[in-house]
Amino acid sequence: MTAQQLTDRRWAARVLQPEFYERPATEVAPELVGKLLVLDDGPVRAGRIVEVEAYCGEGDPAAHSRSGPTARNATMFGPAGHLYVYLIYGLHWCANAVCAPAGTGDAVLLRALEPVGGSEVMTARRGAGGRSVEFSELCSGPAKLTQAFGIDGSHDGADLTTAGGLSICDDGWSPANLAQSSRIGISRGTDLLWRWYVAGNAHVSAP
DNA sequence: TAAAAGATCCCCT
DNA sequence: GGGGATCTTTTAT
Repeated sequence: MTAQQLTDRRWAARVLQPEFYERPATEVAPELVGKLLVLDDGPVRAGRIVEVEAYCGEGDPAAHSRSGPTARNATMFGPAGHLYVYLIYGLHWCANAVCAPAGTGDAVLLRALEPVGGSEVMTARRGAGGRSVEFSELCSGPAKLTQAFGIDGSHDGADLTTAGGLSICDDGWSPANLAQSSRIGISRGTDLLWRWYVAGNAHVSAP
């Protein structure tokens, strides 16, 4: 997918549909690696998903949904194919794709992207405050990618399955070397290998 | 009612 | 390698 193809909106015909998301997060997560996150809201911004983690409803000790629906995690228990956005540590936003049938509480955390289009805008957003940011650091973490894209609480609940605004599409690319590990930054459920990433990719947050 | 932890990032030593 | 920023949710008195 080239920059020209992005502005031509050629990706719009390949937006992932609700059926893709209506499965357990552990099934959806590895398949989301390699897909494109697109924000068509002015200058198109796009990034290839290179790192994700699955969080699986009330049986997962590390999931926000582990104790049932609350005001914060309501979107997680809503229909699949929507975006769950939450504030972590009081200052960073994290974005997840909601999976499985409504009421389940499954979601896939987007942990890292490889910028494909709109990197100038990303650099400006990530560098707000006067610091310079390397290309490989633009989206190399869950809160970095939301800052680069300008995703915040106002995007909680956004529909990912229609073109325009935020969506995820399949441009046919798939990783040659998909790797798996335990999830990062959690203290419970560390035995579960529910993180998937492209081994060797410079934008992944950890090897 | 209070305290601590949390799916993080950045700057300092 | 360690701590601070900053606030919501959860768990403990």
